[in-house]
Amino acid sequence: MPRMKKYPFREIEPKWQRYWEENRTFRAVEDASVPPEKRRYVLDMFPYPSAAGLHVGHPEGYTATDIYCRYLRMNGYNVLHPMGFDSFGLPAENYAVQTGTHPKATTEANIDRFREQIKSLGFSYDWDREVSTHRADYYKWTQWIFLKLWERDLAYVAEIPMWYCEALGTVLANEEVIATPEGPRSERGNHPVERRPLRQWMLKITEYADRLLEGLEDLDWPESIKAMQRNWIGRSEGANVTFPLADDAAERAAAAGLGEDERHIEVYTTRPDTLFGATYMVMAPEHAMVAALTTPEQANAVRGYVDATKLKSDLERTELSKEKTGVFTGSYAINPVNGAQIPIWISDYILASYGTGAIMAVPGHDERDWDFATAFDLPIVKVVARPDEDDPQAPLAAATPEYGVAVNSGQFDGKPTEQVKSEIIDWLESHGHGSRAVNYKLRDWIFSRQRYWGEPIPLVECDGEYYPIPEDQLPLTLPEVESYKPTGTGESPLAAVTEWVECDCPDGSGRRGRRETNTMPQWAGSCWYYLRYLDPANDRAFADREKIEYWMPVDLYVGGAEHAVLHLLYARFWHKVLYDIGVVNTDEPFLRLVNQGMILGENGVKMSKSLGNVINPDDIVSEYGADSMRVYEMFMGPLQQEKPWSTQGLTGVHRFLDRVWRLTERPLDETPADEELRRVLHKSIRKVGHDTGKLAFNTAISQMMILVNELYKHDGRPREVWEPLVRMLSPYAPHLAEELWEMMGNRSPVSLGAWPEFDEELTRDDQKEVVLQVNGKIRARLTVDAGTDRETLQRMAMEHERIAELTAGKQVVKVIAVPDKLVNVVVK
RNA sequence: GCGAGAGUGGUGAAAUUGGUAGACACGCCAGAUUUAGGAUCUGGUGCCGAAAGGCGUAAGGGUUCGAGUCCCUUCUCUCGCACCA
Repeated sequence: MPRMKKYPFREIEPKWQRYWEENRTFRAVEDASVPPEKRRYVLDMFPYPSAAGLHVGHPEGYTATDIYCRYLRMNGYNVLHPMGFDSFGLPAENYAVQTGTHPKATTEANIDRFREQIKSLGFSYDWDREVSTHRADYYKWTQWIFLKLWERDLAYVAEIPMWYCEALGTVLANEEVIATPEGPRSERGNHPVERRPLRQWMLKITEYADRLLEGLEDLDWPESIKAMQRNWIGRSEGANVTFPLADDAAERAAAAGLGEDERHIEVYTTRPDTLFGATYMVMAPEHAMVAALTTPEQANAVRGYVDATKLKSDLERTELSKEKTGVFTGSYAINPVNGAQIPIWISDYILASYGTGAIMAVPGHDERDWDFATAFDLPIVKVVARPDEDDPQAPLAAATPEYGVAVNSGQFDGKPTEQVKSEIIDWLESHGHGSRAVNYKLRDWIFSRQRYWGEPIPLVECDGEYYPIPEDQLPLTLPEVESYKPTGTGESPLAAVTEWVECDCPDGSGRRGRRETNTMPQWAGSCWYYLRYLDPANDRAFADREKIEYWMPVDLYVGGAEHAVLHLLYARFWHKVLYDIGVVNTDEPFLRLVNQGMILGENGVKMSKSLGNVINPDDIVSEYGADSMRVYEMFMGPLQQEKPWSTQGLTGVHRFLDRVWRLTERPLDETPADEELRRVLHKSIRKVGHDTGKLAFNTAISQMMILVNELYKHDGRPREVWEPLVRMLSPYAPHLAEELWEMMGNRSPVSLGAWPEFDEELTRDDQKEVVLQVNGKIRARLTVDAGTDRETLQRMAMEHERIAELTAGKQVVKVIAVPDKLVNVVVK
């Protein structure tokens, strides 16, 4: 080995990891003497323990929060910083289907590996609080929360069309279905799939839509994430409008068994102001009234279209470039504002799940309706003119969705359409043709999975009614099954465990009942894990109220942007429900959210096995050490930014730590440091502290590098500089710092020590370089005493040889002097 | 199409309120040192130019004594949503 003395991270790192563990150095205790403003809850998104182990993206966020927590502790904060595992989920179940291995065995082996990998990076978690969502003492409370939702009528059963694959005998998620020329197929095996209505548990997240929207206002989250959530919730305001059926259509509906109050079509529109321009209607092919409204002549065409739609995936249906398709039902409706008879069509561009599943089409002022009307030669009426238009009746060349001035709209003509919008709603309401309405893109949450490896839903069905399993009988544990394979009926493998499914009805009536065999989705456990960390061993409540009060809400939550919508929306929803039933103290769980940017492969593209550019953290830790890994990942660039991995960059950081280590070859000396070194030190303490506090770790590290470089320029190793350096380094490279600290003769860990203080006086330079500009161009530089006043600076500039030369014979228009910065002489 | 964000050396990136662009690091070049080889140390390194000097923060325009930073226009890229009536 060529190197003279190598920084022995292989000995140091395990040594201190053992020390922290044995001494439970980072245990968080609810110490009442710490005032609330000195408490912080810093949370990482817990990982799914996959078989592949940790990848380099995990340590990025974890290192960031770890540095921040260590910094807070050194500044006198009581910090809660826990870690756990999101351990229910599909990969373990798929593996079980293939190999017969119990998902629990796979999962727990993976957890052990993850825990070991995480510990090898020296994070300051309070491991006494570790949770795993698949453990019965955890999911007992997931089930408990589900029952609270159920009690509040926020959980219900519905028949929902799900992708079902006959050959695989199982239900598939949208992303497991691919579009092929032969129709939708399963991603696995390429078998045909179809939509089948299946019984599902649903959660009424839509009931919380407005609060989820409003709650975003005060959160310190990235604007992009808030925008995504707003978009996902998709609130819009408009009106529901009732279109009566024309006479023969009404007769047809009556013949099909529809009551008098059902013989009309209700639509939702955000543009009631364009109602006079509605020249036809379109219903989703799945609309309940399609069959009743179809005339015999159109029956074949309609049936064919409806069947074809069933085979289309959502992706195909929403393909924008696609030509509009549709079929006329043969029936007509009446436009309530002008009595016009308008045809009723069906088309797959109308979604059954949004609004009422039917629309009034206004081709003049809606691009989609324009396309459809053009394709099928349907009439187009202009009802909105531009305010500046010379001829308001001039024909339209394309749909104009903008607001303007009403035309061809009876008594509303000439009015601004924004105003008409509200007036028409009033008119509709007073004439019984409609009412104001709000709609959301957000759908209720399909909460059941036809799978084994998830939380059992704690309900029993007796004679068609559901009864909750009493709280004192929770958890309802997963039974052992003989096979993890799908049942072939679309039910979960639990359905095959007769002795588990069949049970007494919890109502005590002595009737027999059947347990719910659907399980909860993976999101369930991650909806509330941050609460369980507060009190992980509690068997009387999900967490003690005082502990909730002590720590909540989460001050900082760090994780990947891939959870921007679903996890964060679901967790917020559950939290609000828990708030409503009075068991948590805040309306929102996560005050501040930061997304770490993805780490790309060395070639600048996403890491993936197939590209062969995956970096394994274990290799980095064994070759360069955990401290190098930590400092490098933070030095790469801003936390929030996407950035490519560079092994050469890593060696640069490793070299820096090595340089720190080699300073110990110099004897520690008690003599005061040079003035110059001391100034760099105090500036460094200020900058490193400031930057660490705002998560700007890259610049904090560069400042420590500057300090170390400065130290090398001087002789000796003054304690006055060395001690604060080791303290500052300790959140970043904690193993190295602990070792250096111990070498200085300290007995207690630097991790529990104090952050160094700086002397304001020493952070200010007494000399400043001032630039002299002529017309904004730098022409000379001067070193002056700090704080030299404007007049003096101006005089010095004008007297300067070079400036005098350049301004000679010219008229000086003005001289700007900024103390400690510059003098700008403006000449003509 | 809509929404959010970003464009700075060969590379990752710095740059309180508009006030010395490129800190720190990688790479590269030169040198030193060593039982030589992925170590360490010193110096150099935005571009053009021999130099003086000029030019430089995606492009163009504007405000200003002064713009990477503020305003307008355009282009490119990334991410998210995408027939939501």
